[in-house]
Amino acid sequence: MDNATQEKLFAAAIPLFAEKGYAAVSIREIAKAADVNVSSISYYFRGKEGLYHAIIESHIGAISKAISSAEGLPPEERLRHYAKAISEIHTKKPYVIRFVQSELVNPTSAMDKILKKHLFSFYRFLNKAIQDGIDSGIFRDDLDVHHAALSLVGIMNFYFIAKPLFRDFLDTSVEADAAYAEQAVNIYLEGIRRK
Amino acid sequence: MDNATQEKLFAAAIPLFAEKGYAAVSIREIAKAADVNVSSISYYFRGKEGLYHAIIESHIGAISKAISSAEGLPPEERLRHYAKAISEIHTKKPYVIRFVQSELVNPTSAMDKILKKHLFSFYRFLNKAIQDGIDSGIFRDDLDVHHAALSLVGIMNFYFIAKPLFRDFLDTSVEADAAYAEQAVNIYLEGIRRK
DNA sequence: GTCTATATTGCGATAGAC
DNA sequence: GTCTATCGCAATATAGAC
Repeated sequence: MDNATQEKLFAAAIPLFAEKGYAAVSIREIAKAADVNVSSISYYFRGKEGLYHAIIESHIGAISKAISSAEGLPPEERLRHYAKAISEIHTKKPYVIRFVQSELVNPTSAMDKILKKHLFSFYRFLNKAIQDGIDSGIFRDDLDVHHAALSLVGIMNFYFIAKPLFRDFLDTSVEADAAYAEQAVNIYLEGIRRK
Repeated sequence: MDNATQEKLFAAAIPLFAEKGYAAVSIREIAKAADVNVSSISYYFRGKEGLYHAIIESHIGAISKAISSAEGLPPEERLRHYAKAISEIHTKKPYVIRFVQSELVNPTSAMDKILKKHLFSFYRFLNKAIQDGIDSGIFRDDLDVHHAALSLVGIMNFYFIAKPLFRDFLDTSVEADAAYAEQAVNIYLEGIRRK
């Protein structure tokens, strides 16, 4: 992306789409926030959907990159690495969780075209880590692996979705986020550990 | 609600709003699905927003009712009761999680007007149960209570959001849902238990 | 209570001037 | 590459006939 107008559009659209959802944002609104002409959205991104897809793509790619570096670690470390990566992603790309959750709850064309394959890949990553942990005797062997994988995703991410609503009750610093992730993964690992 | 047209509108709008989100659904679409005239939405619900608010109200009320019956139980039972209630709610009102999550991620006026007070009340319920458990020595005393409360919500609910996407890998029966809730609450309680 | 017809507004997209 | 102007359409809402 080597054009100033294009970058302004991209940057301005992120919080709008993330906070209101695809359908609730108009291209006029985006153009105004970016302080550029409306028609430049079509010019640079071939329309509203193209702009949205470009944003989704860049955000989900960041997660994929972060997780891939955990391959090869022992099972528990792999899950701890996942937890740490998630927490870091949330500070680096604070809107990523809203895009993913928004597409999970109210899917648009971006789910099938862009997100699905990434999410399946994350799911396989977690399934494998948990299964490896069971096979090597460190996790309980009566676990439903699929369920356990979704439990980890849930425990790691909900805090970051709910944070804005509970901001009066929570410390919203970066350190607090890291502390959340640390406690959450500890609860989870203690809960699935073979005794 | 004592009118057939009104009930048809209400019933038809639930899956539409739940699956696509408030902004992405048009009143024409709802009227068509309900097989009634468009203008009856204004007649019975004073417009699209009124219909949406009526639906949100009925769904969140169901959760409040289910949780309230846990008051007075010992801490761990209170949390198990919460988990069981959540899982039962998901089978009885399969769209409730989508409404709540949709409002958390992309809030509309319903968040401030209807949902917020309920969600704060659930949050207080969980905080108190966890704090009581710490005070009575059954949960670890180094827990961050606020974080632990959000962890429980996350681990209990994400499965029900993700289920449609992962339907090829999961057993989607009612029994499987109950089994999920059981395993999830066990992981969580084992993870926060004082050793 | 239900319908048609319509008022009004805002949407996404683009042609064409500069 | 940026702008204005406008097209065509779909949105919500409602007045008024039945």
